[in-house]
Amino acid sequence: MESVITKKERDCIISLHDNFSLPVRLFNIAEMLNIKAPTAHELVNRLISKRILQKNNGVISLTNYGDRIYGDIMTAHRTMEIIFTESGVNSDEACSEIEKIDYLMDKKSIEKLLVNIGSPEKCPHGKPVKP
Amino acid sequence: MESVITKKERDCIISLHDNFSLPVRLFNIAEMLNIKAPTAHELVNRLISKRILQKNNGVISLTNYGDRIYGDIMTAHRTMEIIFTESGVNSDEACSEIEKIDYLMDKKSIEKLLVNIGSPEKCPHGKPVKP
DNA sequence: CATAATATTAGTAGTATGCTAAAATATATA
DNA sequence: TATATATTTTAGCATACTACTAATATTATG
Repeated sequence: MESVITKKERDCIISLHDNFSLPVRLFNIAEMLNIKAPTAHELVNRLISKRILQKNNGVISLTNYGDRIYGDIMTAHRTMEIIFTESGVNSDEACSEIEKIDYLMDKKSIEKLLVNIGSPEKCPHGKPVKP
Repeated sequence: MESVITKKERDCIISLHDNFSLPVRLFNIAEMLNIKAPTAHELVNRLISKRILQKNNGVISLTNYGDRIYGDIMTAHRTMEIIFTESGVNSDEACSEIEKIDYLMDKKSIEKLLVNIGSPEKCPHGKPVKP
């Protein structure tokens, strides 16, 4: 059941969740990720076959499983963001560096890091650590 | 001049440096990385074209540049290892999880993390943070 | 219905990873 | 030195991922 995803797949999951309240269609994803429609089509199909995304009448959304993956990535991201900024790394810098690794990090280890820094509710940007 | 490397390339760099005192040849690398000779050949050639490895009479070694990359990876690895274990993550577990990300981490951020934890000389395994 | 907007398919390409089989080179040993 | 063994390299093939253009199909909208 382990989900091995790529950086592009990660970006797709995050922007699908974050950048829209309205229904998201393929061309929106292509736009958000700055790729052409056929490339987005491939990417989305890969994520659908991994049961992370689903499509209904052209509207693409996260499955429950995908939503859990999103949460895990964000928790890892924000936990690391707190650790980085507390060490003096600029928060934007921290954010862009952590994007490279958040989707690869172990959930259990992140949980321990989070407890160790006092289980804060929010990251430096004011967003919830556990979305 | 930024070095973008892959996980396999990272593993090659690390095992080349660590697992041998004797001259390392292609078949040693294939053995260490558990891949066949032609695959190792490709990998090594890629790293040679990136000026990370060099070959003299069949003996493969890190260039000065490659050695710097090795050092950066190990510093990132051990810095994170300290942070993880101080949060209660088992050190072997920490090690295997950090292998997935150490080669992707930003040098400047790592430097700040390291200062923040008191610039220790050694990691939980007793190895120098700055090799 | 016709036009516009979206989605999909087909075809191509590059990088990274991996393999087997065969050929070429070295290195040892008899 | 000649043969045998070890090692390297080439060739050919395959898969996953990312990405494109051009063309076709589908779905909305006027």
